[in-house]
Amino acid sequence: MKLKDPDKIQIIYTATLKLVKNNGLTGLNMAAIGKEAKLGMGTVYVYFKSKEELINSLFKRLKGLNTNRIYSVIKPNAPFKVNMKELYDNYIKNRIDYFEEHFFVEQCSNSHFLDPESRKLDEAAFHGVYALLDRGKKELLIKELDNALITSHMMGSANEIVTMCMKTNTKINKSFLDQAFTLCWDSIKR
Amino acid sequence: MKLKDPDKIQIIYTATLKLVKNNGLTGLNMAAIGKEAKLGMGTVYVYFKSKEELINSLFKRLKGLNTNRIYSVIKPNAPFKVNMKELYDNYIKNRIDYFEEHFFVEQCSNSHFLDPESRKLDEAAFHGVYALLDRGKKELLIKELDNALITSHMMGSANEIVTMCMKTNTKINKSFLDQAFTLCWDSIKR
DNA sequence: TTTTTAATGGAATAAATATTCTGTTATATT
DNA sequence: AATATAACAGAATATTTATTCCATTAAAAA
Repeated sequence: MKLKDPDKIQIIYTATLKLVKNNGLTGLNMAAIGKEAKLGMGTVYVYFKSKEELINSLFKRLKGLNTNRIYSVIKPNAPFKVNMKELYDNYIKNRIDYFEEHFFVEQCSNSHFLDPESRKLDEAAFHGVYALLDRGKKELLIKELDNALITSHMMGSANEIVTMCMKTNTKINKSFLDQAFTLCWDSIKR
Repeated sequence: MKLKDPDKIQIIYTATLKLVKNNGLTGLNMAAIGKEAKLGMGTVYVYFKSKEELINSLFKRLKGLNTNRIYSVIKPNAPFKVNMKELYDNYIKNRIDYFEEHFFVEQCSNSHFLDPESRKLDEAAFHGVYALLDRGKKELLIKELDNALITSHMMGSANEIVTMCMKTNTKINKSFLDQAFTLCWDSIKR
């Protein structure tokens, strides 16, 4: 008998991400996925039992990968500002390097496709950041503001800056990154 | 003969906005719009010749209304910081009061539904803000940074803060609004 | 008041799209 | 090498969803 090709799932995922990037989640259909992945429809259904399962499966995978990639740079021992800068740079880098992935996740979050399990993943992940911010407050380095407010402010800013740069084809170099971080730092520093 | 009911278009728009808020643009279909608007399918097609036309028509209408509502508070004669604060407060207020509308516009922007004409509207609208920022630089009140960077930073922050407040059911009062603006002001002030 | 015309509702149809089915092929296992 | 099993492609089918059609109704015009 023939075994499942361990690469096929990733091939299907990659095709899906590309299609959603180009046409949005509203434009996604199974025939297009098959064609983009150079697979027959039947093959796609060997690996995923439905369109919904495919979307949720990819969503969960990306959520896990992204959370890990982004927040693993938090180091409780590094100086606070240094750690914030590293976290910020890493966050922006990830948003750019995995643009398709983040776009897909956001599209899914606002769609009717997600099952309850996928929806739960949307919540947590901030604990590490909140702990870091608490340390900054204790060390009297940043303002005494609600963590959710600070986090929304910084992440919202970062996301929009990346989106703008992608739209205008602006390459993000070190100097630009420093300027962007300084905006955020100046806003929260004591 | 019977004349078209001038209210029907708005009724259909309202139904569409509610449905998209609840199920996302991916979950929108014409039967649901008819049902939500308490109209037969045929009636919907009297006012719009297709689903695509309905979506684009609503998108264009909202773009116009929103741009006007948000940026009309820019007053070249008011002191710079006062004007920035007024613009910020007004922006946040609009994002909250017209949450469904903004959500719909964003969903459309990332979909395959928009025609070229709709897509163009996505661009301009910032001229007034850019002029205001230029004045702030000339008066040496804010940093010499790219307008697109400043705008992305402030609008991204504001959008995400509103989204967070909606998700967590946080009521935005004056004190909260002042805190949020201070974050932005401290980030750009000289 | 009568006539005429277009709106209206909802069933019927068309079109798009997801899913299943079938014959074929590749490859693990014997 | 032979066999069995499951992957594979793509056509066939089912399902969903957009659109049209038609009988009825409302109201403007005569």
